[in-house]
Amino acid sequence: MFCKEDSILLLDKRTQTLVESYIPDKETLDELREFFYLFSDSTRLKMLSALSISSMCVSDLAKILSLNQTTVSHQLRLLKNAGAVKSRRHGKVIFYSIKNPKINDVMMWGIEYLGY
Amino acid sequence: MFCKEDSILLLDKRTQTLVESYIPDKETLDELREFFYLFSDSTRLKMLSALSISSMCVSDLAKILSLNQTTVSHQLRLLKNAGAVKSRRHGKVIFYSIKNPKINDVMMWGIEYLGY
DNA sequence: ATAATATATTAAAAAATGTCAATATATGCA
DNA sequence: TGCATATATTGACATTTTTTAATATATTAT
Repeated sequence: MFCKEDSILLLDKRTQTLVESYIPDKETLDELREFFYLFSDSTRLKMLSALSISSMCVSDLAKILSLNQTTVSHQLRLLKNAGAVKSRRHGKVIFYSIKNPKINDVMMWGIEYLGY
Repeated sequence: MFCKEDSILLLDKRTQTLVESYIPDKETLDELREFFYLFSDSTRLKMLSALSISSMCVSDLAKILSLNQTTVSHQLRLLKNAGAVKSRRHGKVIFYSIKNPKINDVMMWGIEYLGY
């Protein structure tokens, strides 16, 4: 069974209140989730790594990373919707680049966390 | 169709080489992915938020966050396997706490990125 | 030993995600 | 206009992830 009286067990009331007040609200949690989600997939990490060095068009990105054009398009849309990258059109070609420079930092933090 | 000659289009060779050398290798990508994945789910974010304020037992965590005990157990195992949290037993009760203090920073980065 | 309780595990269902082929749209050029 | 090319979208499929109920394990107290 689960927890004697179905009530808090060991945490004192004061700490409980503190913890509760510290949990981000649903909206903030969703935004955080969406943010970290960007980095939770190898394909997107590769794409962001590449774009952090040089903006480039969809085809080049696909070629360099040995990815399907469709896959790249999908993930670019996702990254763009999330505000991580931006695009500019040049004729038939569309160039993508990192929109928020903080995005570059994030992977650095990740690398640093891993101890490299 | 996809890309005229199936070759790089617009990137000069030097940049291409630079980009290619900058893409983390598969192993690093996987570790990064696994790391950021921890923060890519609302439930885990809530749990990590709570634990960053106070270590607590499974039942308290479930209660405070209005989550199923089983769900909490599952995610705690995941977080533990990833090295994000640790546990110590006290009789029947098992206390979980943040293992690596850097974990606390990560959510701060996220919050900061969102502009709060 | 037995009962009660805290946590973990298993198995299954539900939901989300990533990829690809086919197709559509948009642009430039003959 | 019509063709070629670059990118986007749609729809289908497989895989992964998340959650839950049922059950097992571990510990304490009687």
